[in-house]
Order: sequence, then structure tokens, then C-alpha cells
Amino acid sequence: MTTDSARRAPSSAPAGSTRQAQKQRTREKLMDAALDLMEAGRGFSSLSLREVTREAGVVPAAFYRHFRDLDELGLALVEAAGVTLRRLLREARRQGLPPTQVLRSSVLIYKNYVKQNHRYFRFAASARGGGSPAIRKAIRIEESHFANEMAQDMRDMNLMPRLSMDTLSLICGLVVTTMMNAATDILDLPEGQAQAETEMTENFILQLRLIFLGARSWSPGR
Amino acid sequence: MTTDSARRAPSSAPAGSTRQAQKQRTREKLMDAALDLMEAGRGFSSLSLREVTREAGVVPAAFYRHFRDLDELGLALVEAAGVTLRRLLREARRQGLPPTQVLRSSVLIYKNYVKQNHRYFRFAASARGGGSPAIRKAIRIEESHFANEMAQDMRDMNLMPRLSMDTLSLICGLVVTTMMNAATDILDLPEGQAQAETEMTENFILQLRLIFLGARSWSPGR
DNA sequence: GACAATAGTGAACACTCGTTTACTCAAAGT
DNA sequence: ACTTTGAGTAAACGAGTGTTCACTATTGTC
Repeated sequence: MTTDSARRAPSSAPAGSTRQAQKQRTREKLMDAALDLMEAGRGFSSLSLREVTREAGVVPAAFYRHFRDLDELGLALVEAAGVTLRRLLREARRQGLPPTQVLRSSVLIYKNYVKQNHRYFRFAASARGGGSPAIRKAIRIEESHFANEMAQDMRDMNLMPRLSMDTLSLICGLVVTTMMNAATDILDLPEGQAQAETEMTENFILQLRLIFLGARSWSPGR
Repeated sequence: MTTDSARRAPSSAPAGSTRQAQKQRTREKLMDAALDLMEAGRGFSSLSLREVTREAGVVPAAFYRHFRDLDELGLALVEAAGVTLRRLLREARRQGLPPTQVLRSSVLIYKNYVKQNHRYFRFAASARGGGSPAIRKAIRIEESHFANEMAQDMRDMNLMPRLSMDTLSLICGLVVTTMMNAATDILDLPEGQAQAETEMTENFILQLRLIFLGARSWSPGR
């Protein structure tokens, strides 16, 4: 009887919102739920549809309004993770390289970035090898896009101008692999073990240095 | 009534065998069953206990005579995969390095080895990121053991004598990561696409060359 | 040759699973 | 103001899940 309009909405719309906006919100709730469930260390392929909907606070049947099956949700997560990854590259591009200790500071930035967006990295790490073939392929494609973009950036910044674009892509491919591998190391770091952390970080830096050292003495004509 | 003794064994013992030998055989049947189920591209973490026992031709309850749960079976598989991996190293050690084109021929040998033992590599690739924390950790340990062994071999063969053991381990760690990554590429190769295969192989060779080029110009004192 | 140990069986349990169906009821379209 | 649309609900289904228990029958031991 009051003018309170929120009372009249027991189920779906929680507040002012267009229809498709609300749908989008539920879609994101489902994706978030999947990411949340993986935070305990479980792999994406061990999640169940009902679990995800339960975590999202939605009835199982509602799932089908958004995805055909878990695989399709996984593909959506791959895309979201890809966007997250590109954002890293874009930020690095915008602020330019720090004058000294380029490698070390890049690694530190990356480490923080992985920790901040650990949900996406955890998903990627778990589905990269363990997911369905479709998801694996999507991740692989996303990675190579990222590597190519990175190579293009290096060309634009006139780093290693002697090297062909193909060679730059090769190098970046190796860098990306190393980065993804380091990401899983970062995520599995035991809490509060400062020593293990710096050790891992130092190792990561040295690996990248090794790669770029190789790049520097790479003969351009193969 | 006949002297045929095989007739009298409808369930357990199929032929002449000691008790623990038969148990060992069933244990291997379970592990093989898990590997078989993964050949379709499924990840280890999506297998169910009943599926595995069904594939092994054994009743579900029998599983518990061998493993506490699937995780424990996974750990046994990690160990078996580790043995397989070491065998590669041992063979390479025994026959020594081919005089020319060391890298290229090593890669070809490795490629064949991965294809021959694809079941273990598929398992490792799927459980490396997607498995339970315990399994992931076990794989990580196995990999670093392998890298250290490889580094020790390089020292023994007097390759890169300028470099410290720590540096060699670092290099080999990167090599192992690259190898594992290449293994999943090899396994996902579409059948009969010769061009994609040589392309992937060439890329793999170049990545390793890049690493060793970096190693050659690595300054020993850090 | 009787006895204990145990690898594998078969049935049952209490769940969880993915999917389908008919439904409600607020938003969007007219 | 009405009708249409469709996101989310509630309930049910059949199938598959992990685990338990009492059991059978063969191997190894005294």
C-alpha cells in the first residue's frame, strides 16, 4: 500500500534497470560464480552447472537463458580473460618504459597485475591444458594474439629494430609462455613466505633476461 | 572336472601369478583406464571413479583396495610420467649427441617421444594446471627434478663449462617449460596436416635456439 | 590340510547431476 | 490500456555419483 516500489519486486528486477541490463547482470553473476568456485584451487573442468547456479544465487534452469552449457560459459571467460590481458599491455604502452631496470620493474608490475586479477589467471591456467578442446584452442588463440600485439609494440617502440616481425613474434611467443608459467607460480605461492616469493621473482627475471639476451645476439637473416 | 585350472577362476586370478603380482596388475589396469579415458581430450579432473573402474573392468568398490581416491591415482600417474620423462633423458645420455644439427635432431627425437608416450604427456598437460593442488605440486616438483638432471648432464658433457650449476638449472628450467608447452602443441596437432606440423616444429627449434643463444652470451658473474 | 588374510564382488545408500516442462510476473511494444 | 515477450522459478525425471557393507573364493601360512 505504501509507495515503496522495491517491495513489489520479490524475484527478478532488484532496482531500476532495463531488461537487457538485468540479463547482462545475471550473466556476469554466473561468470563470477564460476571464477569464485575456482578460487579454492579447483579446475574449471571440475565445476558443475548446478554448483555455478547455486553460487550465483539462481535456479539451475536459468542458466540456459545465458549459455548452452558450461563450455560456452568457459569461452566467455576466455574472452574476458583476454580483455584483462590486453589491458595490461595497454597500460604498459601508455606509461612507457621506465628508464632503468626495465625488466625488473616490468616483472614487478606483472606480478601485481596477476595477483590483482588472479581469478582470470587461475582460470586460464586451469583451462589451458585441462579444459575441453574448444576452450583450449580459444586460449591458445588468445595467447598468440597477445604475443603478436606485444611484438607490434616492440616494433613501434623501435626496440630491436634489426629483427623482422616474424622473429619478434617468435620471441614474444616465448615470453608469453614464460609469463603464463610464472603466473601459475605466482598464484601457487604460499601465503606470507616472503623468501619463496623473491626467489621465484628473481628466477622469473633471469629467465626473461636470458631470452632477451638471446634476442640481442640473434642474427637477423636467421 | 578337467584339469583345466583356468576354468576355476571366474573372477580374480586369470592365470599363474603370485598374489601381489595380480594386485599390481589390477592397479596398472586402473591407471591405464584413466589414461585411456583422457585420450579423447578430456582432462583428468573430469574423470569419475566409477568411469575409471568401468573402463578397467572392475567393480567400483575394488578401487579402494588400491587408492584412497582419484587424487591418489593421479599422484601415481605423476610418478609414472616422471619415470617416462627420465627415460628420455637417459636414452639421450646413452647415445650421446649427434655431431651436427644437435638442436634439430633433439627436437625431432623429442617429438617422436611425445607421440609415442602421448598418454602420459596428455595427462601431465591436463593436470599441470587443472588438477588438485597436490597433483599440481607433484608435477611441478617432477619438472624441476627433470630440469636439474638435465643441467647436471650438461655439466657432465662439458657443455657451457663457463656457467655455474645454478645458471644451468635456470636455463634448463626454461627449456623444460618450453618443452612441456611444445608437447601440448604436438598433441593437439590436427591429423595429417603436415604443414602445420613442420611449422610448429620449426617454431619450437627456433625458440630453443633463442634460449641457447642467450646462454652463450650469458656473463658468468651474473 | 585347516586357517587366516585379502583382492574383487554385488547390492544398497543417500546424493548430485543435467535437462525438460509448465509457470509467473515485470518490462517492452503496441 | 492491452498484449506480447522472456528472464527467472519450482518441480520433477532418470541417470550417474562416491562410499559402505557383507560376501565369496583364492592365495599364502602354520
